[in-house]
Parts: sequence; structure tokens; C-alpha cells
Amino acid sequence: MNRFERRRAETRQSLVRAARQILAETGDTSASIQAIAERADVGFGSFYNHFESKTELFDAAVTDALEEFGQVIDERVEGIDDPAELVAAGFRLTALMADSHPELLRILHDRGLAHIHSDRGLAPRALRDLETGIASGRFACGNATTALSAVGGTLLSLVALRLARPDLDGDEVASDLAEMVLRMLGVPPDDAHEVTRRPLPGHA
Amino acid sequence: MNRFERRRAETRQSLVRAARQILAETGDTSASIQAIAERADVGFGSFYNHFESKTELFDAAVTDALEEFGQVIDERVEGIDDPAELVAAGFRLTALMADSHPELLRILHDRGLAHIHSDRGLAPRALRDLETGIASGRFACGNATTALSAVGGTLLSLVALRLARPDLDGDEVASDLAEMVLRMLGVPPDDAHEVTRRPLPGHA
DNA sequence: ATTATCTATAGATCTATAGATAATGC
DNA sequence: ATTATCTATAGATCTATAGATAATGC
Repeated sequence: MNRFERRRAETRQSLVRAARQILAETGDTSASIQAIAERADVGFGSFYNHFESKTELFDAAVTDALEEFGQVIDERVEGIDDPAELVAAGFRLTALMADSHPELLRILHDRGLAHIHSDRGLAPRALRDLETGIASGRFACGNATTALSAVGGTLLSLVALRLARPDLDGDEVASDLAEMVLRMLGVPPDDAHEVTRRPLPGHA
Repeated sequence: MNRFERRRAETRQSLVRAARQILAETGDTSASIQAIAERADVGFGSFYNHFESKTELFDAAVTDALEEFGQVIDERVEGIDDPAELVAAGFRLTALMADSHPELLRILHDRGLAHIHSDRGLAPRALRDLETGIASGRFACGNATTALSAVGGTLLSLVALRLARPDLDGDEVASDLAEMVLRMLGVPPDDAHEVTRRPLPGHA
């Protein structure tokens, strides 16, 4: 990747970053291309070197944000093997991201539902963990796809609650919801409670 | 309400209906006021007699749609007393609405998450049913607000799944998810399964 | 020489309002 | 007489492109 290509990639990334900021702040895509380019500190005409339409840019921005969300969670749960503990950690770390990554959480809130079964971001990894858990008997529920819907929907409701009620204790709400989800997946109640109260990795 | 007021209300309702159609079809609010007025078959300037901005109209349209959604479900579950059966019926009737009320379901999909704890639509009634169930011991879970988040999020994931995969058996997916939700709420597994397979009112 | 970026701009579109018209209440 | 609706339009804004400029590869 030579300097030319790097520069081109930087311009593109500036546009994507600006689009992400706008999505997080306003939630809609009505900003003009002019305003987006200005915020990206990029010449107006450059937009058309990278995207054919505003829709294309915002699609790229959502994918970019959700991919980053998946990576952030991914990194932090490394080393956890128990599928139940993975789900719990995912919920609790997401709640923590309301403070550390508010932009990501807003985009997840507004666009996440349409990506629950996406093949990018957190979804494919969550699906794999659910399948592993079902296969090993840790989870007792029908099929992984339905389970992914339920887990994903509940995670999104956690995000919504976290954003609407910043006064509530985030980790407590997250742990409570994770406990409910684990019971939903067929984990015995006592077990579900214990798993969701374990210390988080890097937060011990 | 005299003829004057009725006529005024009709114009307003035409605008709201057009906005709802646009939300259901495109999911975004970028249509011009001109285009909205045209679709509503209303003079362009009339828009400003009823709304100060496009945002105001679309807010009204979302509220209107979710209120109607709540009423449709409400009517059909009349006579059911068991909170667990109410939740199950709510899920299964929502899935059926993908065919009977596709417009409502699309709006619920795109805007529902922000209204999970709303004081209009289905949310307040669901909250009441959850509280009743907790008080009577039918549900065994911490607090109703957290439960509403989880139930609402799962319902939205059902809507997303139903819209993304119309090939799946809607009632089966809905029953499966309802069963999982009931287990989450602390209903014994056998019981949760049985309740979610009862014949629906008006579908016996 | 090639390619991306930037500036400037034409043409299209949109918003908000002013003024005319039509419908109703009293 | 009052009020909502409609048509027409001024002014602002936006999109897409053309052409000039700057940066890099060979």
C-alpha cells in the first residue's frame, strides 16, 4: 500500500468517520453531502471519488461501526470458554461501552435490529457461541437462530435502556438481563445467577 | 365536532397516513414535504397548518402507528387473564400481523426500540401485565422494568426475523420465542411450552 | 503520466410564505 | 366574518459535474 493509496484510504475513512458521528448525534441521514464533507475536512467533490450516494456512505458507516463494536467485545472476552459466561460478559461489556464508546452504542441502538443476523460484527460470533453451547448441553433450547434473535433483541433492549436511563446502575441492569437471557437459554437459575456475577476480565 | 373541525382533522389524518406509508416503505424521513402532501392528496401549503416541521409530522405518524398496533393486539387478547398466556398471545398475534398489517410491523421494526418504555401503545399495558404476573407469583423475576426491556427486545427481534425471513413458519417462530421469554420470566419449562401452544382467541 | 483532490457552478429541488379561493358558523 | 385550503413563487439549499491544481509513481 503506497502513499497514494494510503492517502485515498484516509480520505475515505474521514468520510466514514464523519458519517458515524452524524449517525450517533442525530440518528438520521438527512445531513447534506456538503455538510458531511465539511465535517470530514475533505473537499466536497472528493465524496464522489468514494461513494455514489449518501445511502452508500451511511451503509458503510453502519457496517464499520458494528464491526468495531464486535471487535471491542471480542478482544475483551478472550480467554473465556464457557458459552454462558461469554453471553454474560457480552452484555455487561456492552453496558460499560455506554461510557467508553457512546457513539458505537447509539449506532447499535438505531441500526442494530436489522443486523441481528448479519454475517459481520458480533452476530456471527454470537451464533457460533450459541451453537457451541447447545451442542455441549450448556444451553437447552431449540435452534440457534431463534436463540440469536432473542439474545440479540434483549441486548438491544439493554442498549436502549442504558441510553434512556443513564441514572441506573449499568452493570446491575446488564447482569440482571444477562441472567434472564441465560434462564431463557435453559441454564439453571442458580447457575445463571452465579455466572453473571463473576468478575469481568480486566475488571477484577 | 362540526363539519369545519372534521374537515381539518381529515386533512391532518391524510398527512399522518401518508407519512406512515412512507415510513413503512422507505424507513426514512427524507421525502420532501411536497411529495408527502401530494401523496396525502392535500395542498402543499396545508402542511403548515398542521405541522411546523417534517420531524413533527413523522413523530406523530410513529405515535399513531404504535398506538394502533397496541389497540389491535389489545382487542384480540380480550378475555385472557393469565399473564403468561397474554405474553404468548401478544407474540403470536404480532407474527400474524406481518400478513394482516405489514405497514404497522415495518414501523414497529424501525422505531419500536425507542418506544419500549413509552407511555403509549402496547408498552404500558405490557408493563401492567408483567407487574400483575410478578405480584401473583406467575412470574419469578426481579423487577417489571427490566422484564419489560427483555420482553420488548425479544418481541422486536421476532418482528425483525419475521420481516427478514417470511419463508419461516410465523406462528412456530413466535411460539418458540414466547416460550423462551416465559422461561426467562421464571415460568416452569413444561408450563411455558403448554401455554404457548394453546389455540389463539378467534383462531380456534 | 497518472490519479486524487479541490474549487466553482449550473441546474434541480426544497422550504416557507404570501395572497387568492372556497367552505362553514353565526 | 372567520378559518382552512390551495396555488404560485422567492430565496435558499443541495446534488452532480467540469475543469484546475497538487501529489505521487515510474
